[in-house]
Amino acid sequence: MDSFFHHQLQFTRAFTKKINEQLAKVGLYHSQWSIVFYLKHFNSATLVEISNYYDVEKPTITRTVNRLEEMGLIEKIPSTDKREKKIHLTEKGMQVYDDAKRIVDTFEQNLISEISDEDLMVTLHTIQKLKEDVQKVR
Amino acid sequence: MDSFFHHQLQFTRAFTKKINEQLAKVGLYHSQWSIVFYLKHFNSATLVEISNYYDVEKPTITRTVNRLEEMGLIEKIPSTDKREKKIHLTEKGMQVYDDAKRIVDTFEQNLISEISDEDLMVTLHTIQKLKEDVQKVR
DNA sequence: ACAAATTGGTTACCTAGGTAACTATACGCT
DNA sequence: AGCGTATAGTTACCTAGGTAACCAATTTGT
Repeated sequence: MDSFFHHQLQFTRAFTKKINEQLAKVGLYHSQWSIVFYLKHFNSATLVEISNYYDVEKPTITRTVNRLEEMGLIEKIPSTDKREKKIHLTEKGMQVYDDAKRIVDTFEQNLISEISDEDLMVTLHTIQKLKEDVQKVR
Repeated sequence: MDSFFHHQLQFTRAFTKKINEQLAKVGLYHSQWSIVFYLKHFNSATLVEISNYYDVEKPTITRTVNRLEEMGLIEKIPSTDKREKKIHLTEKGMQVYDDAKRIVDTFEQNLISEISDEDLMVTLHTIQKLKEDVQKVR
């Protein structure tokens, strides 16, 4: 299949575009949301932990975290290891999480409900395998 | 499945990262390659045609096409409709296409060969459906 | 025929990914 | 103890996506 990866890219672009539209209601972008999500579920984290979890390079995380700090959604507190900074949600960050969670859940649920469980499982499995394989390249 | 879209995004990021590494051998980025690919197969095109084909906004195409012009891979020729510019590959662009095509083909073939035809079909179909559904949102 | 609407393309500016190179701190080993 | 190495984070700069607003040329409608 020639166009397989073409369709993959098309879909993820369309997906992030639309979810950004939805998240605009609470003033978030998708990448900001993903960090807020991580902090809520793991309570607190360093930049490197977030970077490893999402497999996104450190400078990208630095930038987005700084933006979230400007927005008053997170705080950085110095650690005993003076190199690292523990990041955690502020009260405002918690509130935004709740609103954003509802938006993202209904958006994703809408999409997923149109696909059979069977197809969803096969697709998820395939994508996971492709991701492992692609990271092995070279 | 909670993490379904998470894995989608992870995969496409890993994919473009690796294909960018591969294409670096011929001095191209993936988005540049996709335009070179289009021009080779459709011979000549306007910005709007490319924009519609890839569902990418016009300013993004403008920028990448300008970069390709600087690299000497494409030329813009004025059309009878004085608003539009026909874009086509130069001789150098044709050569780069051949080299890049080989790189991309073997890269994609490597990945796809690890997946059964059955799973590939289900996945492609699912992604296509999701793409249609996501564009209907709102 | 001409005013209004549409279309092709650009500019300015935003988020979001990447690499390369750097600083400062911590760790390990001899 | 001290030197070398590894790690956390940042800075600078690249590509790549997006929106909003605009210009100029074309098309449409009355």
